[in-house]
Amino acid sequence: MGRFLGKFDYSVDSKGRVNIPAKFRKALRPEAGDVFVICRAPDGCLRAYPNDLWEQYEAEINSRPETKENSRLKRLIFNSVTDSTLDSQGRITLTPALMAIAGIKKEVVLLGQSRYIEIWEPTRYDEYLGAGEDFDEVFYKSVETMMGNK
Amino acid sequence: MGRFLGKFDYSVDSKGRVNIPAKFRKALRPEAGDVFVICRAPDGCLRAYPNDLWEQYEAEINSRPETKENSRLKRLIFNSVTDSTLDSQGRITLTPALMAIAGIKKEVVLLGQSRYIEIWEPTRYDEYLGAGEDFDEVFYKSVETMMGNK
DNA sequence: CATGCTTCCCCACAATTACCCACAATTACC
DNA sequence: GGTAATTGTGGGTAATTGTGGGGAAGCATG
Repeated sequence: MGRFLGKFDYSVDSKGRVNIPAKFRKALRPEAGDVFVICRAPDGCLRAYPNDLWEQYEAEINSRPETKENSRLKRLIFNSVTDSTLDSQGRITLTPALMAIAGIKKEVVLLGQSRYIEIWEPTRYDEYLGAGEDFDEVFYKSVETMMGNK
Repeated sequence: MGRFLGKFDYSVDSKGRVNIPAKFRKALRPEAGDVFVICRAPDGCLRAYPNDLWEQYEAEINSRPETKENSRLKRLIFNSVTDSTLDSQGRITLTPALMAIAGIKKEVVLLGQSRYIEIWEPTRYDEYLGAGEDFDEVFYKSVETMMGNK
C-alpha cells in the first residue's frame, strides 16, 4: 500500500487536466488528502508528490544551511511548484508554466516511482530512456548483486 | 515452503491472463498477500516477484542517493514494473507492454527460480537454452570463478 | 456595474476492467 | 480403479475508468 507502480499514457485536455490512474488514487494515503504537489525534477520532467511526502521534502530543504547554492536551488524549485487537488473525476491540473518546463502539449507519460509520480512528455521520455546503456547492461551491473544477495 | 520449483507451460488468454501453478500459489507466503510484482528481466524475459520480496528490493532502490546514474536506473526499472493480484482462479494479468518486451503471444513458460518466477516466450526460451555454452562448461566455469574470487 | 476570462463542480458516455460463473481435464484419495 | 476434489481455461456481465464538455461561481478589467 502507498506505492506507485506502472507506466501510463494519458492525454492532457484543453484545460490542462491530467488523469491519475485509479491504481495510483487507491495507493494515495489518506494523510495526503487527495492533494499532489507538482514540481520540476531533473532531466526535464515533473514530479507529483503526495502532499504528506512533499511536506517531509520541504522540511528537509528548509533545514539545509542557507548557502548561495542552496538558496538558488530553493528558488528554482519554488518558482514552479504548484499544488493540485484531485477533482471529482480523479484528475490534477497542470499549470502552463509546468507544462512549458516539461515540454508537455497533448500527451503525457505517468511513471510510478514508488513514492512519487513522474510526468514526462512522451518523446522526451523515449529519448531519455533510449540514450546510454540498455536495460541488460544496467541490470547486470547494478541490480543483480543486490537481488542475488537478498 | 516459500520456494518456486519447476517448469510449466501455460497459455495466455485473450485478456492477457496467465495461470499460476497451484504449487506456486501454495508456496506463496501470506505476507505477499496474493500479489506479484512483474518486471522486465535480463535476456528478454520477465520476472514475477512475490510482493514481500519486491518490497525489500524497492526499499533498497529508494535508499540510494539521487545521482544521475541512479535516477536513470530507477526509471529503467520502474518503466516496466506492474503489480498484479491473483484473481479468484489463481491467475495474474500481463499488460500489453510486458508481453511486448518478452515477445509473448499465446503461450508462456513459467520457470520456478526458487525465490521468484521467470516468464518466457517458449521459442525464445528454447533458443536461449540452446545457444551458448552447454551445461557442463558453464557449471565448471562458474565454480572456478568462485574459487578464484574467494 | 457590466463584461470577459478563468476556475471549479457536475454530468455524460464509450471503453475497459474486474468479478463472477461454467466446464472439461487432471489429480488426489480411499 | 472409482469417485471426489482440484486445477487450468474460457467467457459474460456489471461496475469502474478515462475523457470530454457545459454551466455556475469567483476575480480582475474597463
